[in-house]
Amino acid sequence: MKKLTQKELEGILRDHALRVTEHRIAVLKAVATSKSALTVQVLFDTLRDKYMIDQATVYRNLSSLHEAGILRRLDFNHGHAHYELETGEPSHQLVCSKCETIEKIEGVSIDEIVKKMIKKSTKFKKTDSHTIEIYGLCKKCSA
Amino acid sequence: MKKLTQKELEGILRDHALRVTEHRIAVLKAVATSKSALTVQVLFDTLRDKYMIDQATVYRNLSSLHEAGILRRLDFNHGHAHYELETGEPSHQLVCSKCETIEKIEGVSIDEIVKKMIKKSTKFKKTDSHTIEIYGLCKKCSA
DNA sequence: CTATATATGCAAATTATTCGCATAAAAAAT
DNA sequence: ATTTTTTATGCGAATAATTTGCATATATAG
Repeated sequence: MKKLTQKELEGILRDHALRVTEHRIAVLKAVATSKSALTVQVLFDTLRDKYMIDQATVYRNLSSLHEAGILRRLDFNHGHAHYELETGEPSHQLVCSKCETIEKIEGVSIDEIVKKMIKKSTKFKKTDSHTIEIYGLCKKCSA
Repeated sequence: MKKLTQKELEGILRDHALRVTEHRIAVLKAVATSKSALTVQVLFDTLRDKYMIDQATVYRNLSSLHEAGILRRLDFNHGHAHYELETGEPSHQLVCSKCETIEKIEGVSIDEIVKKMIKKSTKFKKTDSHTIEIYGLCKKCSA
């Protein structure tokens, strides 16, 4: 979704104490510029045309980027993870219960709700990111 | 979370056109009476003491119960599914990003937000269930 | 420019989950 | 109540997603 220059991409990695490698940059760039969350498979298929890259490397980079807080990992009930750029903003997804259609909705605030939840919690004092996952049937599947 | 009699458990299955078997009842009962969402592993370990039950059977029953709309499946970023009773009410979970601690919070409405999201959607007209997953660090992990 | 830590490829290992098949048990039909 | 038909189960093998060990290559620190 975001267009980032090579310099900016490198800066992001350096700011998080991650080494700048061609592959890590490529993974970050691909996820950052995608308009919807990506699966490992899609990412791998995209990258292997352009780079000589191993699937394990893709996984390792996704993990390091996620651990650094640069990427957000989303697990719908599809059996495999999706990744998107961690914007700091909450992420709201509509997820088809039947096929794997997902749609991201932006500009809806749930801050109030999060606050209420934290207030009720006995185990958490504050949190970083949140996701609303709404399951239903997309047009195709409901037809 | 809910205490259900044998009759009620059987009724739930019959109402959803599912056969009443000892194992399916056992799976449903275990999930229904647990205060937090269960993983397959925990469920299996619990049940295999009391019943001669295979792991495949646990998976198959969880699937059939989920497909029937009796159980809700939750996928946090832990690499394995969790199941809880589908109450019809939305499910709000606080999830630790580090360990696997989860905490369910009840009595917080997000209906307004869901409505807004559906309104903005181009692919979905209505949905059935929704989950808010809020990621953060639980007390233990933030210490 | 050398030393040290980290990244990568490759293959093998793990983990979560599913599937095929023969048998057992449940619901339907007689 | 007994037979027929359908679905469930155990067991082992198969898949799919993800991780790991190890030798080598590359990035950053000194």
